[in-house]
Amino acid sequence: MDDLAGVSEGRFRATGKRMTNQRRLLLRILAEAGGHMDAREVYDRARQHDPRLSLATVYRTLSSLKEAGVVRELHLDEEHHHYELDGQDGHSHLVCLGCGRVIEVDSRAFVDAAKAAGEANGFDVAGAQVELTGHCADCRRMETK
Amino acid sequence: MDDLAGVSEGRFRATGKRMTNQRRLLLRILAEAGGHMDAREVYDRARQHDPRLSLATVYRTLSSLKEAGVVRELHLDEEHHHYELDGQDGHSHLVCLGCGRVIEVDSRAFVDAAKAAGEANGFDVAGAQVELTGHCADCRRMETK
DNA sequence: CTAGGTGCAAAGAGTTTGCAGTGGC
DNA sequence: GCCACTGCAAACTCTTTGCACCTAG
Repeated sequence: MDDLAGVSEGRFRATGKRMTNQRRLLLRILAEAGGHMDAREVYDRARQHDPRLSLATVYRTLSSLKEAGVVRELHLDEEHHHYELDGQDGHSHLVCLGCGRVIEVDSRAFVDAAKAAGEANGFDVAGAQVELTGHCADCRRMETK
Repeated sequence: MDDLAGVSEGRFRATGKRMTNQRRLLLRILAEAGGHMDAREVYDRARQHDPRLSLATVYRTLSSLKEAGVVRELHLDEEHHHYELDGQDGHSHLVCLGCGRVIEVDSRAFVDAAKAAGEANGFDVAGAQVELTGHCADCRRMETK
């Protein structure tokens, strides 16, 4: 897991796209963050390093990275998207309906099962996203009162 | 599976909300469609029966139905949401990146596994949504050429 | 009767696009 | 040097909201 940004850059270039300073910056930010971020968060952090960067570029870059298979786009239980580097790990998201917190859990086992199910239907499965909604331990305690 | 609309109406009333003609109509449309629809589709179909219905009401109603646990909100690989009646079945969605088609597959088995994983983290899992992205049989054939 | 629901129009959030200028390869 | 990429601002899509009127319970 060392230099995820560098590995991702390699994968990105392999698709024939150009590597610009802006793209390298966004890649680094995603790698440092580790988890999922939305476009706004990426933009805000990036501006601290390059104040001239535009939000449009963030969107265009994220979309480009997504096409290249370097970034995954998540549809958590919110109005906007989240993105994260695809380190081909296999974790899923637990979204708490109470506090909105998102917890990441390992999910290799059932993601594999899900892929098998897809393939049984003639589907070549590229990615799997499992989203569980419910209430986290803290919120359950609150509601029990 | 008979009269899903009626059953849903009962569950909805049980939450103390009022049942209006508009809501009954939308419930019926969702039940007849069977699968997932977006707000626009619901609106368009509903207008054929009640031309005065407003899009705002569709959104407010869907949100109300969602709160009541009668409708599930799906985040497929698109910009907008989809909704479907929660017949507590347990199917998941395969989204084709080529043609955009969405195929439904039975997924009880791995959804249960996912729930268990959530619960191991102190999470009370209310709903699970599994989304697989990839390429359907038709699109694979096209690309092979 | 009266709180909750509705229609309409206007606002809001998130995201995309047209265009002229810039910089990777 | 060419063409993909960028910044800026305007446009677009989906969704929510304020307000006056209406209707289910």
